[in-house]
Amino acid sequence: MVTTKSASKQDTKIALLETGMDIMLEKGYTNTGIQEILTALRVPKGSFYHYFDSKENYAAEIIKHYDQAYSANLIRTLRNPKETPVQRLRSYCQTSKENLEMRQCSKGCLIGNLSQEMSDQSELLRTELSTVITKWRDMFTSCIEEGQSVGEIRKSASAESLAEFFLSGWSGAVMRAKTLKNSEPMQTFIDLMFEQVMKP
Amino acid sequence: MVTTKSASKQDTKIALLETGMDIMLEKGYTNTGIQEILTALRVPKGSFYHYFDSKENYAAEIIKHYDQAYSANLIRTLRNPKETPVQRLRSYCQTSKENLEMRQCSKGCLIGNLSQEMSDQSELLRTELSTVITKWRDMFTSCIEEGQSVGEIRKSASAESLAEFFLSGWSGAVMRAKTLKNSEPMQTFIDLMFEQVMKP
DNA sequence: CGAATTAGACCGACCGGTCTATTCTGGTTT
DNA sequence: AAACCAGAATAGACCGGTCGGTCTAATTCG
Repeated sequence: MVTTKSASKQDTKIALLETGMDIMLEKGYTNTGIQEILTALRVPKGSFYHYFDSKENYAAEIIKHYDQAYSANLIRTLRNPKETPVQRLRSYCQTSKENLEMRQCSKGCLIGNLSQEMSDQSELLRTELSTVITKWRDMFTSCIEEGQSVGEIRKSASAESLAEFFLSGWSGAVMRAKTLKNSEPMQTFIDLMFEQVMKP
Repeated sequence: MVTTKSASKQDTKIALLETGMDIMLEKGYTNTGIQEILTALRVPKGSFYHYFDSKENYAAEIIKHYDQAYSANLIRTLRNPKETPVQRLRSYCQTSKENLEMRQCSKGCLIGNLSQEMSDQSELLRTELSTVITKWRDMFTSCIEEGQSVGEIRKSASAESLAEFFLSGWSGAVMRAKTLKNSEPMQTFIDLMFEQVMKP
């Protein structure tokens, strides 16, 4: 048999999650149709409902899948031993900004997008999003704590507060950049955040 | 004739805008159906398409309508002669926060919601949203400028930058509050923004 | 009267989800 | 090694409902 091409079973589920992630990142939850994902992957509907109970559950799994990839990158960035804590935070901002610019300020972050769209529509998705938001914030808190302990970040505010403030500002800046089609809000955030807020 | 009750013609259009505004604030653009608005108001479809060309145009008019009301309130708040500039900014935050808490942190702001949902989907809506965002930011810039000139706000950053930073942070905090179902991100924003960023 | 507005049946497209039938696949039995 | 079989996975026709939008006719009003 020369047919080594056949992807093993569970690959279909992962393909569904990954393609759905991409499309939902661009078009949101409501505006994404299941058939559209199925057509793109040439997967029949029977397969979809074999792997997922409903569109809502599917989206919940997409959120978890997105978090897995994002968290891994966050750990790499925010615990990079070759940089100081503040440098790591700056790297995170710089990289995200460049990514957004590469896509002409479209898409942004799936968690932010779904948060706005779905928090009032689905308690299940709101809970999932809430978990991810808290998890990410804790990673930033650790990095900021480390920055405080090496005297690189002011101690007049708690690491938790600074992390919450940082992420509010950053996600708001991304949202505004998407609408203004201009990354200037992100640059303004970077400038003020590091020069006026973080500095001891 | 005792029939003074009959609402004069154009009232139907305004009623459509206002009800559509409420429903879209809660459910977003895609998830709001025209029929649903029509049923709520007991208005036939013919009337809707008499006043509006399409759902997209309708939403654009809703955005303008929302801006009218919001801007009027913003002027009242940010130019209140009985308060100092910083007090006015604080009032804005405090009032918004209380409103959100009253609704159990649901809904948020129509401009922010539609920005996330529609910026990549409709160039028309993106442009409308962009205009409103810029307009509001300029109002905050003026207030901050005034604060700087009376020595109440630091001058080490431009009023424009501070306004952009302020609004990024605030809209991000609202978004996070909606998902976490907790207004703590907003309070954290207020605390750090005024204590660490604004202070000269 | 003529224009503005109301009225709602109707359109094709698409929605999320169901259902039955078929095919594939790995392990068991001889 | 061949035969078999149960469960996993694929396949897609089909369902009722809703979507945004059109159309014609009736009504209202200056």
